[in-house]
Amino acid sequence: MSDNNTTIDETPKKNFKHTLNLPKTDFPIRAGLAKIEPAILEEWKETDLSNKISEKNTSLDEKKSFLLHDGPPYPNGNIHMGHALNKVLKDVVVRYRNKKGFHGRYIPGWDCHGLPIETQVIKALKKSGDEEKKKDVKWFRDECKRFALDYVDTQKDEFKRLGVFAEWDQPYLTLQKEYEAGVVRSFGLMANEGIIYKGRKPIHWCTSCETALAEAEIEYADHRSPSIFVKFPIRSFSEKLQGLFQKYSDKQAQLIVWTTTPWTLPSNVAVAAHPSINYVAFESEGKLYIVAEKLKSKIIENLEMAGGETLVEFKGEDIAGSVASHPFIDREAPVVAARYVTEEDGTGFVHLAPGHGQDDYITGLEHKLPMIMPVDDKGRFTEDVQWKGIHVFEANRAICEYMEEQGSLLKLKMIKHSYPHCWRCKSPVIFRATEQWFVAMDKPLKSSNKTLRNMALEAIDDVEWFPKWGKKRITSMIEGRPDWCISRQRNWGIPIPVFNCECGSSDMSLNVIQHVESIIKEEGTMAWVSKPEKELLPDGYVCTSCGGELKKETDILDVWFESGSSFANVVEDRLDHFPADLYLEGSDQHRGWFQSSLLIGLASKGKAPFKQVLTHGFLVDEKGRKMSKSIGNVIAPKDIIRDYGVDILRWWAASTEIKNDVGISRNVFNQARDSFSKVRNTIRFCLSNLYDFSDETDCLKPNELNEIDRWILSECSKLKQDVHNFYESYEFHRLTQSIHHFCTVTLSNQYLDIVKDRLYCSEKTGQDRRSTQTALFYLVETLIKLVAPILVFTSEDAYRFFNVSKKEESIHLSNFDDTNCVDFDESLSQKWKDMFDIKTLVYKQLEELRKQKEIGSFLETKVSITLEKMVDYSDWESFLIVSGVDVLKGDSFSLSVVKASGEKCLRCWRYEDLNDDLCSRCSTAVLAIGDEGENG
RNA sequence: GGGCCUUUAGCUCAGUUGGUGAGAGCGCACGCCUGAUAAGCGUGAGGUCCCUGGUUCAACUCCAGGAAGGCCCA
Repeated sequence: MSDNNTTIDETPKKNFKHTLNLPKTDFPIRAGLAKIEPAILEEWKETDLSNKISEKNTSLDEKKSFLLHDGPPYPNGNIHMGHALNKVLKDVVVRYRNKKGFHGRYIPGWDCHGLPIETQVIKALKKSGDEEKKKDVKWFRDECKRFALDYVDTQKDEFKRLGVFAEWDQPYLTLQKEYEAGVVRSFGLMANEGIIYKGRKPIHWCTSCETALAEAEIEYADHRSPSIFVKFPIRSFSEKLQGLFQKYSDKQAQLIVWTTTPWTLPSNVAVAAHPSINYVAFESEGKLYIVAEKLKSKIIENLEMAGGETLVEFKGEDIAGSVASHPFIDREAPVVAARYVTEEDGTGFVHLAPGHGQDDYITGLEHKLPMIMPVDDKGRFTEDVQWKGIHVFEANRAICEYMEEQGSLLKLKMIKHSYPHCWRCKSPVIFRATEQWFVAMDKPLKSSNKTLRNMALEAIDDVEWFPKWGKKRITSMIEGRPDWCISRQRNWGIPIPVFNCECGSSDMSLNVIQHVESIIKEEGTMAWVSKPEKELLPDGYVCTSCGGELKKETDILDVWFESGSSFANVVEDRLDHFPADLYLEGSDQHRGWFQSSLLIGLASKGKAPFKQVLTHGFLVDEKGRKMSKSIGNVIAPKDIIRDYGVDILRWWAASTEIKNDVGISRNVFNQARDSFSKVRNTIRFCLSNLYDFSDETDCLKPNELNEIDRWILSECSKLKQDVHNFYESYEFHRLTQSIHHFCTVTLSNQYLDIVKDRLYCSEKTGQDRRSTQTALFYLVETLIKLVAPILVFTSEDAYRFFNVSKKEESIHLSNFDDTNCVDFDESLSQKWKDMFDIKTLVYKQLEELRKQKEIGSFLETKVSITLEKMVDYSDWESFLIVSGVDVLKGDSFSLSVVKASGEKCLRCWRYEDLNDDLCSRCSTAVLAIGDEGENG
């Protein structure tokens, strides 16, 4: 000790800092995620950690394995936050299971076929002026393949950077031949159940390119169409209306229909009215006209009609069941109710041609209306119609003239309106029913004698849905969905493995499809494109109906059919673990992948392919609006990773309530960063006080621990239990809140603040300090492990600085402990809660002293507490972190606080009667250290 | 337009079968400490529980209607 540098004014102060056991660690205070994450990733790669994790629990039996089956994204661009959220959640689930001792494998997948890929490729071709190349199917498919594989690589790197442990070297790609074979197998099994059939359905059709168009290939542009009002004379009224119209039976009644596509009238089979809007019949020149009430005056004015007195009023649902006549064909047009009819425009009546419109089609299915479709590939009427050979747009005029002549046309006016056009040739497109392949929802399967719809509804009941309402959602979708149209008139996909004959029959016998499956398993679906029929069929196979030559189908399968069959190749063939334990995707997949997987699973295996389904919401901004380029509120994962780091992104993903939409903003990530830092710092503080502690030689037994240390370990056990429950129930946001709260309040504010004194000032190897270090040891081990599935880098980083005897190569190779050092003790917990309540009251009073500038540190005070009921505790000074406490028993609770007498101990800063600048405790401690530590 | 869902302090979330004045943490403000230091501690201020009706002795909680937002469908 030296007094040399003392100034005249200042009393010389001895320095006892070197006699303290101050915290020490090389675990840096700053996370430095941007730096450590890539380095740790590199090390994991070198040590092949991913495989070690996956093999860790391999030997376990089936019951101890857990399979999350990955829903495949489209490889058609960089990943966005939605992908990041999804993959992180999956990773958290799988890592948790692995640490739980389950064998959890995670095979990532990509949905490589389909329009999203084609679209990108066509865009690129357009740009380079090579669009014609698209016509070479083989070349085009290769181009699509290259494009998809490129982005598989890109996305794979992006996912890896997120710390996601998956079998990246063995992903499933829907364009792999084994995968394609699995899809064909599923199709074959379904065909064998007798639920695949050929039907007709209207689709967008370009009459100039003579091709089907997908929704994405439609552009809207102005188009001139005849806007016409047409009479549909009533043949008979529904029962409900008969009475109302009886006294006007001398007047011919007619519905007025408005349309802008006169050419669809030859295909008309019905008229639709909205069930709940009001309709009226009014008189004009001896005739009755029926229209929506709201539109009546507009129509009278528009059609320049005389009269117009309303004679009858009724609701739309009442007219359903009436029958009208087709305006110019001798055919009935029954009136049906349909909710899509509006009273904004037109007349409140819509003519129905199921072959020429989506709404019409659906309504047609509902009411079992016939589908008339007299239009050929070039858009010309067929011989079924008197305008045979005329293009439908040309025929508009002829049809109108014809109706004019025979008096059914009330009004014609040309109008300009927005109309769908072909994105390629820019000509207006039509809706036209074409032959398509379907999966029947309501036809009993051969094996179960149940319909797919019924099987699905039953299966939904056996699946566990997170959140619960997912069940309701998919149920109503299954209940209401029409047959599944599985064919697409595209090139980039898996062929529908069916052979057609000129005689009209199609062959989908199981053995033929299995034959095709084996070819595809060897050569991929390109074989279907490039090989002639005889090489695809079994030797000498011909049409079983007529003995004729079979032709391969050129339509491909809906991509939802492909991805929906993923379990066949991935879960069944590769993992032999059908059904999967969990599917985890965005909530839009209730209609998408969950549903297609469910239907195919049931139809081909008789079982749902998943036991649990977990969904998350979509990303929105701070104001709850969706992410969109036009609003400019899009946040890219790479920006977050650059500015915050992956672990903070992962902490955010885990700390948000994913059932609902997920709001993101800088604000939200700042908060994630702050709470992440608190957790990390708490871990750091624990580590830094264990620098001289060995769990092999210094650990105290539970019964040797001080009460406060037993208390914190009891609280820790509670936390552990809560966190495990939250992992199990997929409530990660509650989990992170619990951990954060524990770190902030229970540890930092309460426990650690108190315990610092004994860590620093008590005898280095004494019971007090070892007791607390024992607690810290278990605390930090628990925290690192609990947090490891989420904070994959930080936990690894911290683990390297954690002095533990049985150390795994990586935190991610360690399992959770099933045992607690100290079990949760309810009464101990309550006792300490009461004590902390008292502490809060004390501190409120101490804060008053501080406000009055009487004190700075609370160590400058002495407290007197009167309790009604004594608390069995002796160390109140260190508990309250003050320099003196009197606890008395009295009639009512009361407190008094005063400035402490005595002087500040230069070592522990408590105010006491000193002996040579030190309190008695510190004197003893310093003496114990002896000369060893004396160098200041 | 239909189905499902969401709406509690600036932010992230709790609020069990309706029952004493609505909770936590963060953030914020003010202060303390300088032996977790680009850290730590304390105190405090923040809410028409989306709105409107209804049921009830009593509603954030139940019912009806509406608004805003999201997913899916039309």
